Amino acid sequence: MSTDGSRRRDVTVADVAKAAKVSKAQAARALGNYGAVSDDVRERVLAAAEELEYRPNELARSMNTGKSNTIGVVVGDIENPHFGLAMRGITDTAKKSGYNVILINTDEERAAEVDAVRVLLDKRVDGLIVAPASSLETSHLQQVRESGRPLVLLDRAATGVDVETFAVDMGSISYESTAHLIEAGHRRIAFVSTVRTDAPYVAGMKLDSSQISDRLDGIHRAFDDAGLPYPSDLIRLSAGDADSIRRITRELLGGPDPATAIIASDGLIALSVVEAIQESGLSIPDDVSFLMYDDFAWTRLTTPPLTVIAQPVYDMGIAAASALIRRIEGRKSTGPAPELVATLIRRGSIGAPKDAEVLSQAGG
Amino acid sequence: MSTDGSRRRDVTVADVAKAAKVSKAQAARALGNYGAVSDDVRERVLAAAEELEYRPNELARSMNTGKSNTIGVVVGDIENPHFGLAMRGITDTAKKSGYNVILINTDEERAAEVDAVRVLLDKRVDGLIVAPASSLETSHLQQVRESGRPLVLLDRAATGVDVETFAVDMGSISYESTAHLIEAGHRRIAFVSTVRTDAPYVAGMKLDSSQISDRLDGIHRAFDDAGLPYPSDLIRLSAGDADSIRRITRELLGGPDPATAIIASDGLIALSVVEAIQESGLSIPDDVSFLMYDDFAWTRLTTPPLTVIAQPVYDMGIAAASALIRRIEGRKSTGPAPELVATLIRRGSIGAPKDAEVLSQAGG
DNA sequence: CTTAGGATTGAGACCGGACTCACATCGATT
DNA sequence: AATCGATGTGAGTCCGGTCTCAATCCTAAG
Repeated sequence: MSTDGSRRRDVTVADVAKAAKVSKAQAARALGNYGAVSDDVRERVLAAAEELEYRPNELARSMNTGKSNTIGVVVGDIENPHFGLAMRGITDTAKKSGYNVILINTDEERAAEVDAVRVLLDKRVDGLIVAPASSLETSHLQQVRESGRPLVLLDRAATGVDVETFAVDMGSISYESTAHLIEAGHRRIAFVSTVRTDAPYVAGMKLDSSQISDRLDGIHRAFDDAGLPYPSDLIRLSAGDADSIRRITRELLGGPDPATAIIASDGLIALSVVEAIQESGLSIPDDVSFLMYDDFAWTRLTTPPLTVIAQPVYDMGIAAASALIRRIEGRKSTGPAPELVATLIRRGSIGAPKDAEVLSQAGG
Repeated sequence: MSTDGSRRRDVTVADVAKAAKVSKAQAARALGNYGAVSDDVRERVLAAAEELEYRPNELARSMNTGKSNTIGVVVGDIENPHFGLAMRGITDTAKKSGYNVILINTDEERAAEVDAVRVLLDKRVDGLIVAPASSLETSHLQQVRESGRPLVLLDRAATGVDVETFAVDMGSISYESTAHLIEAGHRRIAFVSTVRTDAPYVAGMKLDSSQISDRLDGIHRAFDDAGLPYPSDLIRLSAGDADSIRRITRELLGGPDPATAIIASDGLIALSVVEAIQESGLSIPDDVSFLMYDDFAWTRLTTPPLTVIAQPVYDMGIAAASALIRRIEGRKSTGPAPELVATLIRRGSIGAPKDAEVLSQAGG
């Protein structure tokens, strides 16, 4: 073996220069491919570099170019396929432009996010993509702006921070899908989300997640437009972990005036909700209708396949990364931002509510 | 606004030192919390730092400590929840020890992996976690070893590279579950995987993925031990994309001597296989039995719930990251490596094969 | 045969911290 | 009072590159 396990001192430009019998400056130029270098020198330097297995130290390079070719990504939960897919869009795009990605998971904790942002800034990333845990407490994001480092938001907006945000228009898709449910006869439509809130839900309250606020607004508007009262007792936030979600689902379906349709705010929640529905011995859509956000492949596999609100998550990742990189490189937008629209994919989990059938039977 | 959008020059120790009227060295000591500093100086420096909003440049710090507090992670597909979960284990563990994670996705391309490893080495990460796309072509991993930088493998082993590998023993779980299928009466057991191969499968051939090799070995052994012939025509590798997998599934289930059970090599493959089965109008487990690797939550939601081979993916991530960090910090292992065992979770997707029923009816 | 002007080249500054080293300072020791 | 060890302190080097600047080398124009 030519090497042992211990870390050997790295080969530097100086070493290469010495071996090629040229100055450090010339070696650096040949290696870095800048400035004027004669063919003779270039050849010798490159040969020496090859021979010594020279590898540039990107840290040193970054330090005086001020560019690290790295972007920082801060998400709430990489385990969630939603972010996994967005991440894929980001890394694919970053790689294409020669950037690397540092990923930090915050577990949706604002404190962790504040920390993450600071660490990334300290590491001198060239720009940041953040899916803010809170749309309200955004001072740390404002600080990023003030540091002058490019920032772009994913999934959720941040009030008071003037940056590009890549997310679908939740209000309109929520309106549309709620209208769809109302049209199917539903009046008792529940909404389950894990956004943490201090107090139980009351209409119009400010929420940490702009996404959820927008969705609730959409639901609200759909009810208003249909001239119907808004069943805000069925809005269940702070749903917590899987067990808690199952319990909430049972509550929603039990009681004197149960929900006839449930909207799950994301794929993870959906799993627990559907599970609880099945455990209760109820069937979709005969006993309860079901609608969820995010179109994961497995939603086609259940019986019945689930009606979902599909978001172009991968494209959102691409758009966010592209915009960020464009900004880092000081280029102007080459055109309008790509439209990121959510679509309602009707499969089999929405039907008429049970009481409606009873009514129509009674009526007929 | 106190600041405009342009990148302002960063505040350095020198600036802080000047403001605190001490030498750069003293300021650095107070800030870096090392060496001897009088209370008076420390206070003044800290106050000045606060006032100027000083933030250390981690790049500069890394450069002369030789530590970046960063680990590189190279995986094939972060979109795959398997890796998403492992990633979660890695980032959680890294954060706890003060490390950050640079993630590179290779799309299971070896060339991209070679590149990824080189980039990370150039960025002077303190260590690497790699899920090798190929267990056979491993020279780039060998180079990591030779560079002296700590390396740890996830999910797949690499022949010829002597490093810790964190993966479950695929051979034994594959044996166990195949035996289970055989016992249920199955003889025509298909195995579908996306590992790329140059030639169609023949028993004992070397595969890029040690995981898949081990699984096939397990299947083989189970058949041997049962004194049965090994249906290697049902081993379908290089399965490709979703469409291709669906086509393969149809092939497997059509023809004169169809498979009576299908094993899907991972969650993504499983989706397409199950979909194809459903499209064919066949039902699980009456017409075909089904078994898959990875226990995702949605597998409990299908009808019937799917029998799976659960791997402790999150724990694998934790174990890999812990071991790597231990190695980076030169500490000895504090005990035996945690056991990473896969388990067969029997739910409802395995039944008796159809022809067996026919036979027994005919016999009875 | 000069000589202007571009191509090459090397010395050395610099990026922003960490760290060495020589030089105070100061209370405690004998 | 002289000595000693333990702090404190600042000047300056170093990490490994990039980049400026002045000096040197050519080559073709005058």
